Amino acid sequence: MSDDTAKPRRKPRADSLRNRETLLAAAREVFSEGGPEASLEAVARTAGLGIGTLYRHFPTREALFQAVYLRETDQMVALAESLTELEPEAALRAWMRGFIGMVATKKGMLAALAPALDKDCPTFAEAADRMRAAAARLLERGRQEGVMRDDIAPEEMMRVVVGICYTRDGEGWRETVTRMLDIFIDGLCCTPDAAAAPRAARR
Amino acid sequence: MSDDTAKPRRKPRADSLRNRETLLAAAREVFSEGGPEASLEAVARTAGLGIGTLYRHFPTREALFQAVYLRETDQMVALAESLTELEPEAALRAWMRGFIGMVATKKGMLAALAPALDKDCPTFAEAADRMRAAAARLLERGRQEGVMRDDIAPEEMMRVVVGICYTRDGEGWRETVTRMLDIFIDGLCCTPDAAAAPRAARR
DNA sequence: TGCTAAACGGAGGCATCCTCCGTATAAGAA
DNA sequence: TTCTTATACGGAGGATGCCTCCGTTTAGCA
Repeated sequence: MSDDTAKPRRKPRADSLRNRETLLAAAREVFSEGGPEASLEAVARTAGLGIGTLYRHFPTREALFQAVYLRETDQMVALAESLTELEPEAALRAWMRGFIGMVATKKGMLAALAPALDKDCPTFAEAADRMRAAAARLLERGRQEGVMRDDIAPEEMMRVVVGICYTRDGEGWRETVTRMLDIFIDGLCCTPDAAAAPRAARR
Repeated sequence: MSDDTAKPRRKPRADSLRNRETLLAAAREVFSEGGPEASLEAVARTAGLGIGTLYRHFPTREALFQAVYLRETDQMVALAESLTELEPEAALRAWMRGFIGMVATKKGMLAALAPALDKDCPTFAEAADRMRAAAARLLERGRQEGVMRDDIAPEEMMRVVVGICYTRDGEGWRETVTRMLDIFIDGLCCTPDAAAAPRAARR
């Protein structure tokens, strides 16, 4: 596909870019208020733009989500890279705590992330891929040092994290979710003796 | 509250009970077809009843869910009780496999179960309680035999199961979910040496 | 300055949610 | 059986949201 030649004949219009940013800001505000179910018309209203404009920039609700939370995934990647000093297991725990912290403030994030983990949508593809790569690196280090089992794929791990975080409600959700993820990591990190015969293999 | 005295002055009308059943059957059909997002009007249509009738019997979508999937929780309780022959850890694994099997067919079940786990809604209260009690019994046995950690509440465990099951999509979801839950159980069952110093405590 | 591709905006068609209230009917009394 | 009335039924209707389509506006470019 030599679509390099299919360059935009014109510079993108200034109002278009401006409106895109306005919409993103509005979406961030509305979603963090009303959750991921919030009305798209409300987003357009908040942005002071027409609903048609919103749909042209973001054809689906998902596309909007993903655009809104795109930078958040970069934060996760950056966090993962900053943890290389720690032992693999400690790094993994720290990473998950970071994730929990992000989820704590951005309500819509999970809704954006869940579908982005396996579906191939243009907006999110590379970001999701970077995130998966970051997770893979954390896992790989643990494996090489023999402290983490190898029968789990990075995207599977991410799914578990997302899934467990879904259960966030009530007062102490954060403490609970942290503890549940810690238990999961316990299972993920084979103890020296269990390494020989992983417990799950026992049926 | 002496509301025992506030007995219904009349026997409930026969058509009311009949319609309730009709609605439940229709809901079961529609939800298993169109997932938990399916239209309530479609349910009423399928039942051949007015939308108003549906809303009188089930004021919210959640109430309908819960009524539809009420008996499913009883199945889970029964399964748990049938597993007392097994070792605690094996019983827990078997129970979760049973749960996965149920989720595999009933699409709407998770949507019904998630809110039912802590909220106190009249319809589900006792069923949810029985289920929690069943989980508690499984955990307790493991603790008494010293093979399961004690820093997790039964409802917390159920939440993890539900959360991990949320990630069911794509081809091999069932295999993945099973493996993820197995890893979680690995973490839940302290190995003999780890029992002295649970790994999570290491921070 | 004028041309034109690109973007805007919102009306409108459709679906769903949920409420409200006039009508119908089953349960119990006479 | 007949009458009374509490109870349930049904669906119209107002509100809202989704998404599309197209006439109007405007920014880039020559």
